[in-house]
Amino acid sequence: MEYPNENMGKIGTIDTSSLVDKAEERIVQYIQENKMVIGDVLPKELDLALNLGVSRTVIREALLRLKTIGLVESKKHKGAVLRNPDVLGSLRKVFHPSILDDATLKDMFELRLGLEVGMADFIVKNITDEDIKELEDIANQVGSGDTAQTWQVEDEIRFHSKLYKISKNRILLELQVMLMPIFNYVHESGLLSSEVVTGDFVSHKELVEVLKTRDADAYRNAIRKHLNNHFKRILG
Amino acid sequence: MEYPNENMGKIGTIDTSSLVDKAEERIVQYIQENKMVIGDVLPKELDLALNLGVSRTVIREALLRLKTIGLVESKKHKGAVLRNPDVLGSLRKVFHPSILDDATLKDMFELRLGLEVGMADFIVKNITDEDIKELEDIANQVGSGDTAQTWQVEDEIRFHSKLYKISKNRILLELQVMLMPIFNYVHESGLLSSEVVTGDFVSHKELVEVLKTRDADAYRNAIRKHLNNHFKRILG
DNA sequence: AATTATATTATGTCATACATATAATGATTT
DNA sequence: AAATCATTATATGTATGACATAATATAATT
Repeated sequence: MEYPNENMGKIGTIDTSSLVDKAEERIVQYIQENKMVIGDVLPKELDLALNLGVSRTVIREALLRLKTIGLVESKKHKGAVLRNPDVLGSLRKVFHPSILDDATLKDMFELRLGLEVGMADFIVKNITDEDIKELEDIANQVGSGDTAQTWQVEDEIRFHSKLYKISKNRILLELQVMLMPIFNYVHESGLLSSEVVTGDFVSHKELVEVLKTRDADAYRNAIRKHLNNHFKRILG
Repeated sequence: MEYPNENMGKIGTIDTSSLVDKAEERIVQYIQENKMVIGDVLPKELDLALNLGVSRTVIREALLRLKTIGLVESKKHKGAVLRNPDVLGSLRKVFHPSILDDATLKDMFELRLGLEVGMADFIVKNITDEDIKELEDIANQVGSGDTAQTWQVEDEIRFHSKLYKISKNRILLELQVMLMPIFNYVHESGLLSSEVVTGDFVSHKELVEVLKTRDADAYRNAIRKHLNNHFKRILG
Protein backbone atom coordinates (compact mmCIF):
# COMPACT_ATOMS: atom_id res chain seq x y z
CA MET A 1 0.00 0.00 0.00
CA GLU A 2 1.46 3.30 -0.98
CA TYR A 3 -0.64 5.51 1.25
CA PRO A 4 0.47 6.80 4.62
CA ASN A 5 -2.65 5.57 6.33
CA GLU A 6 -3.62 1.97 5.82
CA ASN A 7 -7.27 2.90 6.04
CA MET A 8 -6.95 5.48 3.33
CA GLY A 9 -8.22 3.93 0.12
CA LYS A 10 -7.78 5.25 -3.35
CA ILE A 11 -10.20 8.03 -4.08
CA GLY A 12 -8.73 9.16 -7.36
CA THR A 13 -6.27 11.90 -8.01
CA ILE A 14 -6.89 15.56 -8.53
CA ASP A 15 -5.63 17.30 -11.58
CA THR A 16 -2.87 19.51 -10.27
CA SER A 17 -1.57 20.52 -13.66
CA SER A 18 -1.18 24.22 -14.21
CA LEU A 19 -2.87 26.19 -16.93
CA VAL A 20 0.37 26.20 -18.83
CA ASP A 21 0.47 22.41 -18.65
CA LYS A 22 -2.98 22.19 -20.10
CA ALA A 23 -2.36 24.79 -22.74
CA GLU A 24 0.76 22.99 -23.85
CA GLU A 25 -1.13 19.76 -24.08
CA ARG A 26 -3.90 21.31 -26.11
CA ILE A 27 -1.50 22.92 -28.52
CA VAL A 28 0.33 19.67 -29.18
CA GLN A 29 -3.06 18.05 -29.61
CA TYR A 30 -3.98 20.77 -32.08
CA ILE A 31 -0.84 20.08 -34.08
CA GLN A 32 -1.57 16.38 -34.29
CA GLU A 33 -5.28 16.67 -35.01
CA ASN A 34 -4.67 19.11 -37.83
CA LYS A 35 -1.91 16.90 -39.14
CA MET A 36 0.37 19.88 -39.30
CA VAL A 37 3.73 19.40 -40.96
CA ILE A 38 7.09 21.08 -40.84
CA GLY A 39 6.75 24.69 -41.89
CA ASP A 40 3.14 25.12 -40.90
CA VAL A 41 2.46 27.93 -38.49
CA LEU A 42 0.40 27.80 -35.36
CA PRO A 43 -2.38 30.32 -34.74
CA LYS A 44 -1.09 33.50 -33.22
CA GLU A 45 -0.74 33.80 -29.50
CA LEU A 46 -3.75 36.01 -29.03
CA ASP A 47 -6.03 33.69 -30.96
CA LEU A 48 -4.82 30.71 -28.99
CA ALA A 49 -5.38 32.63 -25.79
CA LEU A 50 -8.87 33.63 -26.78
CA ASN A 51 -9.80 30.18 -27.98
CA LEU A 52 -8.41 28.35 -24.96
CA GLY A 53 -9.78 30.96 -22.61
CA VAL A 54 -6.54 31.84 -20.93
CA SER A 55 -4.26 34.83 -20.93
CA ARG A 56 -1.60 35.43 -23.48
CA THR A 57 0.93 34.92 -20.70
CA VAL A 58 -0.09 31.30 -20.33
CA ILE A 59 0.02 30.72 -24.06
CA ARG A 60 3.43 32.30 -24.28
CA GLU A 61 4.79 30.04 -21.56
CA ALA A 62 3.28 26.98 -23.20
CA LEU A 63 4.77 27.95 -26.54
CA LEU A 64 8.07 28.68 -24.91
CA ARG A 65 8.22 25.11 -23.71
CA LEU A 66 7.62 23.84 -27.21
CA LYS A 67 10.34 26.14 -28.43
CA THR A 68 12.69 24.91 -25.76
CA ILE A 69 12.27 21.29 -26.76
CA GLY A 70 12.73 22.31 -30.36
CA LEU A 71 9.26 21.57 -31.63
CA VAL A 72 8.51 25.03 -32.90
CA GLU A 73 10.44 28.13 -33.70
CA SER A 74 8.92 31.52 -33.40
CA LYS A 75 9.30 34.11 -36.09
CA LYS A 76 8.31 37.67 -35.61
CA HIS A 77 5.26 38.74 -37.49
CA LYS A 78 4.68 35.20 -38.64
CA GLY A 79 4.17 33.15 -35.54
CA ALA A 80 5.28 29.81 -34.20
CA VAL A 81 6.29 27.60 -37.08
CA LEU A 82 6.76 23.89 -36.77
CA ARG A 83 10.29 22.74 -37.24
CA ASN A 84 11.88 19.40 -37.75
CA PRO A 85 12.67 18.88 -34.11
CA ASP A 86 16.32 18.82 -33.27
CA VAL A 87 15.60 15.82 -31.10
CA LEU A 88 18.72 16.03 -29.04
CA GLY A 89 18.86 19.80 -28.98
CA SER A 90 17.32 20.08 -25.57
CA LEU A 91 20.01 17.85 -24.21
CA ARG A 92 22.83 20.10 -25.22
CA LYS A 93 22.40 22.44 -22.27
CA VAL A 94 22.11 19.69 -19.72
CA PHE A 95 25.12 17.79 -20.92
CA HIS A 96 27.68 19.56 -18.83
CA PRO A 97 29.74 17.73 -16.25
CA SER A 98 29.19 20.48 -13.74
CA ILE A 99 25.48 19.91 -13.46
CA LEU A 100 25.33 16.15 -13.61
CA ASP A 101 25.76 13.87 -10.67
CA ASP A 102 28.45 11.24 -10.62
CA ALA A 103 26.18 8.30 -11.27
CA THR A 104 24.80 9.92 -14.39
CA LEU A 105 28.25 10.81 -15.59
CA LYS A 106 29.34 7.23 -15.21
CA ASP A 107 26.25 6.05 -17.07
CA MET A 108 27.20 8.33 -19.92
CA PHE A 109 30.74 7.10 -19.96
CA GLU A 110 29.32 3.64 -20.36
CA LEU A 111 26.87 4.78 -22.98
CA ARG A 112 29.62 6.07 -25.19
CA LEU A 113 31.53 2.83 -24.94
CA GLY A 114 28.42 0.86 -25.72
CA LEU A 115 27.54 2.99 -28.71
CA GLU A 116 30.92 2.62 -30.24
CA VAL A 117 30.79 -1.14 -30.05
CA GLY A 118 27.14 -1.31 -31.01
CA MET A 119 27.41 0.69 -34.19
CA ALA A 120 29.88 -1.65 -35.83
CA ASP A 121 27.35 -2.87 -38.36
CA PHE A 122 26.41 0.61 -39.48
CA ILE A 123 30.00 1.63 -39.95
CA VAL A 124 30.85 -1.39 -42.01
CA LYS A 125 27.71 -0.95 -44.06
CA ASN A 126 28.41 2.63 -45.02
CA ILE A 127 32.17 2.92 -45.11
CA THR A 128 33.72 3.96 -48.40
CA ASP A 129 37.25 3.68 -49.71
CA GLU A 130 37.71 7.41 -49.13
CA ASP A 131 36.64 6.98 -45.53
CA ILE A 132 39.24 4.30 -45.06
CA LYS A 133 41.86 6.53 -46.59
CA GLU A 134 40.91 9.33 -44.24
CA LEU A 135 40.99 7.08 -41.19
CA GLU A 136 44.37 5.81 -42.27
CA ASP A 137 45.67 9.36 -42.48
CA ILE A 138 44.49 10.16 -39.00
CA ALA A 139 45.90 6.94 -37.65
CA ASN A 140 49.25 7.65 -39.23
CA GLN A 141 49.49 11.14 -37.85
CA VAL A 142 50.20 9.69 -34.46
CA GLY A 143 53.80 8.82 -34.02
CA SER A 144 54.75 11.47 -36.55
CA GLY A 145 57.17 13.17 -34.21
CA ASP A 146 55.16 14.82 -31.49
CA THR A 147 53.76 12.36 -29.02
CA ALA A 148 52.55 14.88 -26.49
CA GLN A 149 49.45 13.84 -24.60
CA THR A 150 47.28 16.66 -26.00
CA TRP A 151 47.97 15.64 -29.57
CA GLN A 152 47.10 12.10 -28.76
CA VAL A 153 43.78 13.12 -27.33
CA GLU A 154 42.99 15.21 -30.38
CA ASP A 155 43.85 12.39 -32.75
CA GLU A 156 41.77 10.09 -30.64
CA ILE A 157 38.79 12.42 -30.97
CA ARG A 158 39.31 12.92 -34.68
CA PHE A 159 39.51 9.24 -35.35
CA HIS A 160 36.43 8.32 -33.39
CA SER A 161 34.42 11.30 -34.60
CA LYS A 162 35.11 10.13 -38.10
CA LEU A 163 33.78 6.70 -37.21
CA TYR A 164 30.51 8.20 -36.06
CA LYS A 165 30.24 10.22 -39.23
CA ILE A 166 30.75 7.10 -41.28
CA SER A 167 27.81 5.48 -39.55
CA LYS A 168 25.62 7.99 -41.35
CA ASN A 169 23.37 8.10 -38.33
CA ARG A 170 22.66 11.68 -37.29
CA ILE A 171 21.39 10.76 -33.86
CA LEU A 172 24.47 8.72 -33.17
CA LEU A 173 26.71 11.53 -34.36
CA GLU A 174 24.98 14.16 -32.28
CA LEU A 175 25.05 11.94 -29.24
CA GLN A 176 28.74 11.44 -29.72
CA VAL A 177 29.43 15.15 -29.98
CA MET A 178 27.65 15.73 -26.71
CA LEU A 179 29.07 12.70 -25.00
CA MET A 180 32.68 13.34 -25.89
CA PRO A 181 33.38 16.19 -23.43
CA ILE A 182 31.66 14.24 -20.70
CA PHE A 183 33.64 11.17 -21.55
CA ASN A 184 36.87 13.09 -21.34
CA TYR A 185 35.84 14.69 -18.10
CA VAL A 186 35.05 11.35 -16.50
CA HIS A 187 38.18 9.89 -17.99
CA GLU A 188 40.33 12.45 -16.25
CA SER A 189 38.34 12.77 -13.06
CA GLY A 190 38.86 10.52 -10.12
CA LEU A 191 35.46 9.03 -10.75
CA LEU A 192 36.66 5.70 -12.01
CA SER A 193 39.22 3.25 -10.83
CA SER A 194 42.66 4.25 -11.99
CA GLU A 195 43.81 3.39 -15.45
CA VAL A 196 45.23 0.04 -16.23
CA VAL A 197 47.41 -0.95 -19.13
CA THR A 198 46.76 -4.24 -20.75
CA GLY A 199 48.77 -6.26 -23.15
CA ASP A 200 46.77 -6.88 -26.29
CA PHE A 201 45.89 -3.38 -27.33
CA VAL A 202 44.35 -2.76 -30.75
CA SER A 203 45.61 0.44 -32.34
CA HIS A 204 43.83 2.77 -34.71
CA LYS A 205 45.94 1.39 -37.54
CA GLU A 206 44.84 -2.12 -36.79
CA LEU A 207 41.22 -0.98 -36.64
CA VAL A 208 41.54 0.40 -40.13
CA GLU A 209 42.99 -2.86 -41.34
CA VAL A 210 40.00 -4.72 -39.95
CA LEU A 211 37.62 -2.22 -41.55
CA LYS A 212 39.17 -2.97 -44.91
CA THR A 213 37.81 -6.48 -44.66
CA ARG A 214 34.27 -5.13 -44.27
CA ASP A 215 33.62 -7.71 -41.62
CA ALA A 216 31.27 -6.28 -38.98
CA ASP A 217 31.81 -9.03 -36.45
CA ALA A 218 35.56 -8.71 -36.70
CA TYR A 219 35.36 -4.94 -36.36
CA ARG A 220 33.09 -5.22 -33.36
CA ASN A 221 35.60 -7.41 -31.62
CA ALA A 222 38.43 -5.12 -32.62
CA ILE A 223 36.83 -1.90 -31.41
CA ARG A 224 35.88 -3.64 -28.20
CA LYS A 225 39.51 -4.54 -27.66
CA HIS A 226 40.60 -1.06 -28.67
CA LEU A 227 38.42 0.37 -25.93
CA ASN A 228 39.38 -2.31 -23.49
CA ASN A 229 41.28 -0.01 -21.18
CA HIS A 230 38.20 2.13 -20.79
CA PHE A 231 35.98 -0.88 -20.31
CA LYS A 232 38.25 -2.28 -17.66
CA ARG A 233 37.86 0.88 -15.66
CA ILE A 234 34.17 0.37 -15.20
CA LEU A 235 34.00 -3.37 -15.32
CA GLY A 236 36.73 -3.61 -12.76
CA MET B 1 33.00 32.52 -49.53
CA GLU B 2 29.73 32.32 -47.73
CA TYR B 3 28.58 35.86 -48.34
CA PRO B 4 26.17 36.89 -51.10
CA ASN B 5 28.45 39.59 -52.37
CA GLU B 6 32.03 38.65 -53.13
CA ASN B 7 33.16 42.10 -52.17
CA MET B 8 31.54 41.87 -48.79
CA GLY B 9 34.18 40.94 -46.29
CA LYS B 10 33.71 39.73 -42.79
CA ILE B 11 32.96 42.56 -40.43
CA GLY B 12 32.06 40.54 -37.40
CA THR B 13 28.71 39.39 -36.23
CA ILE B 14 26.15 41.20 -34.15
CA ASP B 15 24.74 39.68 -31.04
CA THR B 16 21.17 38.91 -31.98
CA SER B 17 20.34 36.96 -28.86
CA SER B 18 17.24 38.05 -27.05
CA LEU B 19 17.11 39.24 -23.49
CA VAL B 20 15.77 35.87 -22.48
CA ASP B 21 18.78 34.21 -24.09
CA LYS B 22 21.13 36.39 -22.12
CA ALA B 23 19.23 36.00 -18.91
CA GLU B 24 19.26 32.25 -19.25
CA GLU B 25 22.97 32.29 -19.86
CA ARG B 26 23.62 34.46 -16.84
CA ILE B 27 21.52 32.30 -14.60
CA VAL B 28 23.35 29.14 -15.62
CA GLN B 29 26.59 31.02 -15.10
CA TYR B 30 25.38 32.03 -11.66
CA ILE B 31 24.70 28.42 -10.80
CA GLN B 32 28.16 27.34 -11.85
CA GLU B 33 30.07 30.22 -10.29
CA ASN B 34 28.35 29.72 -6.97
CA LYS B 35 28.97 26.01 -7.21
CA MET B 36 25.33 25.38 -6.44
CA VAL B 37 24.30 21.81 -5.84
CA ILE B 38 21.10 19.83 -6.03
CA GLY B 39 18.56 21.25 -3.64
CA ASP B 40 19.93 24.78 -3.60
CA VAL B 41 17.48 27.46 -4.57
CA LEU B 42 18.02 30.29 -6.98
CA PRO B 43 17.33 33.88 -5.98
CA LYS B 44 13.72 34.79 -6.43
CA GLU B 45 12.49 36.03 -9.75
CA LEU B 46 12.18 39.64 -8.69
CA ASP B 47 15.71 39.77 -7.34
CA LEU B 48 17.08 38.22 -10.51
CA ALA B 49 15.11 40.72 -12.53
CA LEU B 50 16.37 43.65 -10.50
CA ASN B 51 19.96 42.44 -10.56
CA LEU B 52 20.04 41.67 -14.24
CA GLY B 53 18.14 44.80 -15.07
CA VAL B 54 15.32 43.17 -16.95
CA SER B 55 11.66 42.61 -16.29
CA ARG B 56 10.31 39.71 -14.34
CA THR B 57 8.77 38.45 -17.57
CA VAL B 58 12.19 37.89 -19.07
CA ILE B 59 13.42 36.13 -15.99
CA ARG B 60 10.37 33.95 -15.91
CA GLU B 61 10.87 32.90 -19.51
CA ALA B 62 14.52 32.16 -18.89
CA LEU B 63 13.66 30.10 -15.84
CA LEU B 64 10.93 28.35 -17.74
CA ARG B 65 13.50 27.13 -20.19
CA LEU B 66 15.61 25.74 -17.40
CA LYS B 67 12.53 24.07 -16.02
CA THR B 68 11.70 22.63 -19.40
CA ILE B 69 15.07 21.01 -19.76
CA GLY B 70 14.79 19.72 -16.24
CA LEU B 71 17.53 21.75 -14.63
CA VAL B 72 15.38 23.39 -12.00
CA GLU B 73 11.99 22.85 -10.53
CA SER B 74 9.96 25.70 -9.17
CA LYS B 75 8.24 25.48 -5.85
CA LYS B 76 5.79 28.04 -4.71
CA HIS B 77 6.95 30.28 -1.96
CA LYS B 78 10.40 28.76 -2.16
CA GLY B 79 11.67 29.46 -5.62
CA ALA B 80 13.50 27.61 -8.32
CA VAL B 81 15.40 24.73 -6.79
CA LEU B 82 18.10 22.85 -8.59
CA ARG B 83 17.20 19.29 -9.33
CA ASN B 84 19.17 16.34 -10.46
CA PRO B 85 18.43 16.89 -14.10
CA ASP B 86 16.34 14.24 -15.69
CA VAL B 87 18.74 14.37 -18.62
CA LEU B 88 16.48 12.69 -21.06
CA GLY B 89 13.29 14.22 -19.76
CA SER B 90 13.16 16.87 -22.40
CA LEU B 91 13.28 14.19 -25.04
CA ARG B 92 10.14 12.48 -23.87
CA LYS B 93 7.81 14.92 -25.55
CA VAL B 94 9.65 14.91 -28.83
CA PHE B 95 9.92 11.17 -29.09
CA HIS B 96 6.67 10.59 -30.89
CA PRO B 97 6.56 9.05 -34.33
CA SER B 98 4.06 11.63 -35.46
CA ILE B 99 6.44 14.53 -35.16
CA LEU B 100 9.64 12.95 -36.35
CA ASP B 101 10.69 12.67 -39.95
CA ASP B 102 11.43 9.33 -41.51
CA ALA B 103 15.19 9.68 -41.53
CA THR B 104 15.24 10.38 -37.81
CA LEU B 105 12.93 7.49 -37.12
CA LYS B 106 15.22 5.18 -39.01
CA ASP B 107 18.22 6.51 -37.10
CA MET B 108 16.43 5.69 -33.89
CA PHE B 109 15.60 2.22 -35.03
CA GLU B 110 19.29 1.75 -35.62
CA LEU B 111 20.19 3.29 -32.32
CA ARG B 112 18.14 0.78 -30.42
CA LEU B 113 19.76 -2.10 -32.23
CA GLY B 114 23.18 -0.67 -31.58
CA LEU B 115 22.51 -0.11 -27.91
CA GLU B 116 21.36 -3.63 -27.36
CA VAL B 117 24.50 -5.07 -28.87
CA GLY B 118 26.75 -2.47 -27.29
CA MET B 119 25.62 -2.97 -23.74
CA ALA B 120 26.61 -6.63 -23.62
CA ASP B 121 29.46 -5.99 -21.22
CA PHE B 122 27.32 -4.12 -18.74
CA ILE B 123 24.69 -6.81 -18.69
CA VAL B 124 27.18 -9.56 -18.09
CA LYS B 125 28.88 -7.52 -15.41
CA ASN B 126 25.75 -6.89 -13.39
CA ILE B 127 23.56 -9.89 -13.98
CA THR B 128 22.56 -11.93 -10.94
CA ASP B 129 21.21 -15.42 -10.58
CA GLU B 130 17.78 -13.99 -9.87
CA ASP B 131 17.95 -11.98 -13.07
CA ILE B 132 18.69 -15.12 -15.01
CA LYS B 133 15.80 -16.87 -13.36
CA GLU B 134 13.49 -14.02 -14.30
CA LEU B 135 14.68 -13.97 -17.88
CA GLU B 136 14.18 -17.69 -18.07
CA ASP B 137 10.61 -17.31 -16.86
CA ILE B 138 9.85 -14.73 -19.50
CA ALA B 139 11.50 -16.79 -22.18
CA ASN B 140 9.49 -19.83 -21.19
CA GLN B 141 6.19 -18.01 -21.26
CA VAL B 142 6.39 -17.96 -25.00
CA GLY B 143 5.23 -21.16 -26.53
CA SER B 144 3.05 -21.82 -23.50
CA GLY B 145 -0.03 -22.29 -25.61
CA ASP B 146 -0.97 -18.92 -26.99
CA THR B 147 1.24 -17.85 -29.85
CA ALA B 148 -0.78 -14.86 -30.92
CA GLN B 149 1.26 -12.02 -32.35
CA THR B 150 0.32 -9.56 -29.58
CA TRP B 151 1.56 -11.87 -26.87
CA GLN B 152 4.79 -12.39 -28.69
CA VAL B 153 5.37 -8.67 -28.90
CA GLU B 154 4.68 -8.22 -25.21
CA ASP B 155 7.05 -10.98 -24.25
CA GLU B 156 9.61 -9.49 -26.56
CA ILE B 157 9.30 -6.15 -24.79
CA ARG B 158 9.37 -7.71 -21.34
CA PHE B 159 12.47 -9.70 -22.11
CA HIS B 160 14.42 -6.84 -23.57
CA SER B 161 13.26 -4.33 -20.97
CA LYS B 162 14.61 -6.68 -18.37
CA LEU B 163 17.94 -6.73 -20.14
CA TYR B 164 18.18 -2.98 -19.96
CA LYS B 165 17.31 -3.03 -16.30
CA ILE B 166 20.06 -5.54 -15.65
CA SER B 167 22.57 -3.19 -17.21
CA LYS B 168 22.03 -0.92 -14.20
CA ASN B 169 22.50 2.05 -16.46
CA ARG B 170 19.71 4.56 -15.95
CA ILE B 171 20.40 6.46 -19.15
CA LEU B 172 20.32 3.28 -21.15
CA LEU B 173 17.09 2.22 -19.51
CA GLU B 174 15.38 5.54 -20.09
CA LEU B 175 16.54 5.62 -23.67
CA GLN B 176 15.11 2.19 -24.19
CA VAL B 177 11.74 3.13 -22.75
CA MET B 178 11.52 6.05 -25.13
CA LEU B 179 12.92 4.20 -28.08
CA MET B 180 10.68 1.17 -27.80
CA PRO B 181 7.46 2.72 -29.15
CA ILE B 182 9.39 4.29 -31.96
CA PHE B 183 11.06 1.01 -32.72
CA ASN B 184 7.72 -0.74 -32.91
CA TYR B 185 6.28 2.00 -35.04
CA VAL B 186 9.11 1.77 -37.54
CA HIS B 187 8.99 -1.99 -37.38
CA GLU B 188 5.38 -2.01 -38.49
CA SER B 189 5.50 0.93 -40.84
CA GLY B 190 6.49 0.58 -44.45
CA LEU B 191 9.61 2.52 -43.70
CA LEU B 192 12.01 -0.37 -44.00
CA SER B 193 12.42 -3.14 -46.49
CA SER B 194 10.04 -5.98 -45.79
CA GLU B 195 10.88 -8.54 -43.20
CA VAL B 196 13.07 -11.46 -43.99
CA VAL B 197 13.34 -14.73 -42.16
CA THR B 198 16.75 -16.21 -41.75
CA GLY B 199 17.86 -19.63 -40.71
CA ASP B 200 20.07 -19.40 -37.67
CA PHE B 201 17.86 -17.52 -35.27
CA VAL B 202 18.86 -17.21 -31.64
CA SER B 203 15.91 -17.44 -29.29
CA HIS B 204 15.42 -15.83 -25.92
CA LYS B 205 16.03 -19.19 -24.30
CA GLU B 206 19.34 -19.54 -26.02
CA LEU B 207 20.28 -16.00 -24.98
CA VAL B 208 19.70 -16.92 -21.38
CA GLU B 209 21.88 -19.98 -21.77
CA VAL B 210 24.68 -17.80 -23.08
CA LEU B 211 24.22 -15.35 -20.22
CA LYS B 212 24.71 -18.15 -17.75
CA THR B 213 28.27 -18.47 -18.98
CA ARG B 214 28.93 -14.81 -18.09
CA ASP B 215 30.86 -14.44 -21.31
CA ALA B 216 30.35 -10.93 -22.70
CA ASP B 217 31.82 -11.65 -26.12
CA ALA B 218 29.64 -14.68 -26.55
CA TYR B 219 26.56 -12.78 -25.44
CA ARG B 220 27.36 -9.91 -27.80
CA ASN B 221 27.48 -12.32 -30.70
CA ALA B 222 24.32 -14.02 -29.56
CA ILE B 223 22.24 -10.87 -29.16
CA ARG B 224 23.51 -9.67 -32.51
CA LYS B 225 22.22 -12.85 -34.08
CA HIS B 226 18.99 -12.62 -32.14
CA LEU B 227 18.38 -9.20 -33.65
CA ASN B 228 19.58 -10.28 -37.04
CA ASN B 229 16.19 -10.01 -38.68
CA HIS B 230 15.97 -6.40 -37.63
CA PHE B 231 19.52 -5.68 -38.69
CA LYS B 232 18.93 -7.22 -42.08
CA ARG B 233 16.10 -4.79 -42.68
CA ILE B 234 18.39 -1.81 -42.50
CA LEU B 235 21.58 -3.33 -43.70
CA GLY B 236 19.85 -4.82 -46.71
C1' DA C 1 10.68 46.35 -63.16
C1' DA C 2 13.21 47.38 -59.38
C1' DT C 3 13.87 49.95 -55.50
C1' DT C 4 12.33 52.58 -51.67
C1' DA C 5 8.93 54.35 -48.22
C1' DT C 6 4.82 53.15 -45.38
C1' DA C 7 1.55 50.60 -42.85
C1' DT C 8 0.33 46.51 -40.73
C1' DT C 9 0.88 42.69 -37.87
C1' DA C 10 2.52 39.27 -34.43
C1' DT C 11 6.07 38.49 -31.34
C1' DG C 12 9.24 40.54 -27.62
C1' DT C 13 9.47 43.16 -23.49
C1' DC C 14 7.72 45.87 -19.66
C1' DA C 15 4.84 47.21 -15.64
C1' DT C 16 1.34 46.28 -12.39
C1' DA C 17 -2.05 43.90 -10.01
C1' DC C 18 -4.08 40.05 -7.94
C1' DA C 19 -4.64 34.81 -7.05
C1' DT C 20 -2.76 30.87 -4.93
C1' DA C 21 -0.05 27.71 -2.58
C1' DT C 22 3.26 26.98 1.00
C1' DA C 23 6.86 27.90 4.41
C1' DA C 24 7.31 30.14 8.67
C1' DT C 25 5.41 31.82 12.70
C1' DG C 26 2.54 32.10 16.46
C1' DA C 27 -1.67 30.43 19.09
C1' DT C 28 -4.05 26.59 21.07
C1' DT C 29 -4.76 22.28 22.84
C1' DT C 30 -3.49 17.98 24.90
C1' DA D 1 6.58 20.19 26.23
C1' DA D 2 4.88 18.28 22.13
C1' DA D 3 1.64 18.13 18.89
C1' DT D 4 -2.03 20.31 16.41
C1' DC D 5 -4.20 24.11 14.44
C1' DA D 6 -4.78 28.89 12.76
C1' DT D 7 -2.41 33.04 10.88
C1' DT D 8 0.69 35.63 8.18
C1' DA D 9 4.15 36.54 4.97
C1' DT D 10 6.17 35.41 0.69
C1' DA D 11 7.30 33.80 -4.02
C1' DT D 12 5.37 31.83 -7.85
C1' DG D 13 1.22 31.59 -11.07
C1' DT D 14 -1.99 34.14 -13.89
C1' DA D 15 -4.19 38.21 -15.97
C1' DT D 16 -4.24 42.58 -18.30
C1' DG D 17 -2.77 46.44 -20.95
C1' DA D 18 0.78 48.95 -23.06
C1' DC D 19 4.56 49.79 -26.07
C1' DA D 20 8.93 48.22 -28.76
C1' DT D 21 10.62 45.67 -32.51
C1' DA D 22 11.14 43.18 -36.58
C1' DA D 23 9.24 41.14 -40.64
C1' DT D 24 5.77 41.07 -44.03
C1' DA D 25 2.69 43.12 -47.25
C1' DT D 26 1.31 47.24 -49.66
C1' DA D 27 1.85 51.52 -51.80
C1' DA D 28 4.81 55.05 -53.76
C1' DT D 29 8.76 56.35 -56.32
C1' DT D 30 12.35 56.12 -59.55
